[in-house]
This record gives sequence, C-alpha cells and structure tokens, in this order.
Amino acid sequence: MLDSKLIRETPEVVRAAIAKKHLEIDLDAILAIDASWRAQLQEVEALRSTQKGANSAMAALPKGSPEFAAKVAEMKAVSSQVKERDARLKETEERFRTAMLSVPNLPHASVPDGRTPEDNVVFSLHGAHDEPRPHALPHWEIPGFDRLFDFARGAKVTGAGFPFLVGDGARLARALLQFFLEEGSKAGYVEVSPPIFVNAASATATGQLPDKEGQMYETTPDHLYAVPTAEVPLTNFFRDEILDESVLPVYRCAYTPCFRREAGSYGKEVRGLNRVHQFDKVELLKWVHPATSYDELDKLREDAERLLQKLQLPYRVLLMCGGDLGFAQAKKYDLEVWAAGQKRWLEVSSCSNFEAFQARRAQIRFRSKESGRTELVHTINGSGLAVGRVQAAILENNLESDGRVRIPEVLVPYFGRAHLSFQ
RNA sequence: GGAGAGGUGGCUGAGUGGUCGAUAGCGGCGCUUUGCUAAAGCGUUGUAGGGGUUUAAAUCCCUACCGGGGGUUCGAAUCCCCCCCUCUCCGCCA
Repeated sequence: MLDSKLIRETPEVVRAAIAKKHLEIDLDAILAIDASWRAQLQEVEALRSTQKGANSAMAALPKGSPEFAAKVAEMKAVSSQVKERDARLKETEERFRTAMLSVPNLPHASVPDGRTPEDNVVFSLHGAHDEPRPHALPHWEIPGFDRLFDFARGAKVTGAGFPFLVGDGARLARALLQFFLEEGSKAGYVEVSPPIFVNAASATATGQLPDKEGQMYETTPDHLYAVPTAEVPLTNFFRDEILDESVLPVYRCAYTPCFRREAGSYGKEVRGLNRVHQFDKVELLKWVHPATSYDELDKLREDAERLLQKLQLPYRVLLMCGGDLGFAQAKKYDLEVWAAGQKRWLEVSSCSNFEAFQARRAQIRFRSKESGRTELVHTINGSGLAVGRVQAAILENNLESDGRVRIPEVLVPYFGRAHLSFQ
C-alpha cells in the first residue's frame, strides 16, 4: 500500500510510476473517494464534538431536571445523525481502502524501462553455462529419476505436483537445506522456524491477498492459508509493532515448505522439478532503515549469489524491468541457475526491495532517534535458495558418464558422500 | 473438546453508565541538588486521522483508540451479543 498523502499531494509522480509498471489505475477515482471521505469525516467529527460538549454539560445537571430532559431530547437528533453519517463514512473508508490496495508500489529510479520479460536486463553472468556437457539430460529423463522423485505416487497420494522425495532425492534436499541455513547464519541471518499456516491478516500484509488469493491453499474450517513462501509469516513477525531504531537492520532466515496452487500452469515449464505445488525453500529477510535499503538489497542479493557460487553452478542475475516487476516490489533481481539438460535458466531466487509498501500494510515501524517520530521500516527479501530447482540444476549439470551425479564439494559434508546414486 | 478466570497506556495495576485518554507505581526523558556514582525533589511521558498556520517542522484546534467486531443509550473502558487470545483445572494427544 502506498501513502495516501503521496497520491493526494503528488498524483503526477504516482501516475508516472504506475505507467512504468505498465499498469492501469484510475487515480482520479481514488482522489475523488479521498476528497469525499475527508468531507464526511469532518462532518462526523463536528457532530461528535457537539455530543461531547453536551455530555459534559449533562453530567453537571441533576438527572430529573427539565433542563436535563431537554438536553436528552436535543441530543437524540444529533445521535441519530451521527449514526447515519458514520455508517456512510465507514462505507467510503472501505471503498478507499479497497481502491488503495489496488495501487501498486512505485518502481525505483534504477529500474529499467520495459514491458515484458524480454526487456529485463542481464545484470551479471557467472560460470560457463555454454561449456559443452555431453552427458547432460533434462533431469526428468535421467534414468532412475522417478525412483528418487516419485511423482506418480505423489499424484496418487495427494495430486499432481506433490512428489515424494525418496532415498538420495530426500537426502539431497536435506543437505541443501542444511547448507543454505548454515550459510545464512554465517552471513548474520538469525534462523527462524515459522508457522506454515497464516491468517488472512498476515496474507494481506505481505500482498498475497487480495490479488493472489487463488494461488494459495486455504484450509477449512479455520480459513488459514498454507504459506506460499516463508516471507509471509516472517514479515508478519513484527506486524503492528514499533521497533527501536537501534535494533535495525534485523536479519532473519527461515526454511519452510512452500505451497503454490500454480493455477493455469502447463507444458514444459512445469516438467519435473521445474514447478511443483510443494517445494522447500530458505528465505532471507531483512527489516531495515529506509536510508540503507538499497545497499541492503545488494548485500542480500550477494548473499544469495554466494550460495550458487559455492555450489559451482552457472547462473545469471536479471534486473527486472518495470513491466516485469511484481505488484509490491520497488526493485527486483532474479537469480537464475543454468539447467544444462534443458538448456534453459531456472529462477531460484528473487531478491526484492519492497520499501515501505509491505511495512505500511503490516504497520511495522521504528522510532527515529533523529526526529523522535515513528517511521515505516523497509522490508527486503529473497530466496536463499529454492531447493527443488537447485536440485534440478545439480542433477543436470553434474551428471557423469556412469549415470551418477557428482555432489558439489561444499555439499559433501552435508550429503555424506561425493556422489548421488539413482539405484 | 468441557468448566472456570482474565485481556486497560513501554511494564505492573486501579477504574461497573457522565468533564475518563483514563488513579497510582515502575520505567523513559528533562531540570534541580551533588566532587563522581547513587539517591532525592520537581516536571514531563502513547498511537493514528483530519483541520488551521507554516517554505517546512514545532505549536494550536478537533476526532478516534481500554483485545477485535456489533448492539443498547442523550452518553460506554464500564451493560448486552459474537469472535480472537492468555491463564487454571479436566479430557485427549505427537
């Protein structure tokens, strides 16, 4: 959510920023609702003030007196007016809130112009992704893959896109998680194990609701949502709190399984581990002082990149253009790992600065030492990393002539062996 | 799941229909006293929205907020209803 003052006072700035995201928002309609809200608010507040004044006067009067009775009669009219206008005011307020929730975050000045994924800028390129790998296969075609990643039985037990990980498949996932969390701790992120169901208020604060409702699994009868990413419970940790400035920046990391309905996905995009309904991920998250948020975003991106470097996987960093930025992001980098068998890039991390967009919805503030006032923090997050697709990349890039997969050196202590076997 | 007790400001804790945004204590901040520390005394102390003034801020005015939502009433922290959460006992259980 944006600051309503920003829209009120500099609508042209907001208009230009929204255009950069290639979205259509009727700002004039929002401004009109805002104007009528303020007019209604002043009316109601004036009536309330009258009520309060009368109340003080009545407190001093004897209860049975004619003056008292007269006041009661007089105030009855005011009371019914307040009720009626307050109801209208609340209605307007709700309309305004709904309209404001439809306004996207503004892209940062450093975000490149562009409309589609093709317009994203390749920010950096690492490793030799174009080096020939004669044994490479799409991971789902590797002999024995189905034994370690059992999609058929997962489909029987739950549904499509819920694979069982068996034997070395499960072992590789666990090794990666352990590695990611250890590296996160070393980089200063305090490990958190959050709830994996959240309520509607939390999902709204991080922006999943209302616009991405169909992407989450919802439970009955309690109406809790299975988290699509640890970002949701983690960001909400400090919801409705005022932090001491001295605790900033706060670094946290968390592993959770992530649940995504992925309605509408199809084809090659979703083969094998490319896109599943449940996958493991470690999320990195920061709450920072607004003045430092872009430096902190770069540092977080580097923390995520380091994981791919240590795993010795070829990858690239994309700087997302305005049109491919998410609704809530002010700036976003995607980390994409090279999958040598499929000969394509797979997104394994998305590192974003939300500025105050999430913090305003979630009311996460700090008390500024300088001004003594409360200010919204900036939130930054990114995967560090998504396990399923990193697994896919390891299987495809490290497949050897004997049909085994070489485990990256840094992972050997966690995995326990130097090779993964499909037997 | 059953029964009971609760939820008030940063914390503890008063307040059962009317000048209550709310007694008091602690903590925080400021000042005074003091060689320093400690202690004492005095003062101060939340959040949000709107308006006015201003280059802006501060100040000023108004309104809301006593877990959340609704109701009763001229008037609700206080009475009624629903929901959430915490604690105690019982039941169940990894």
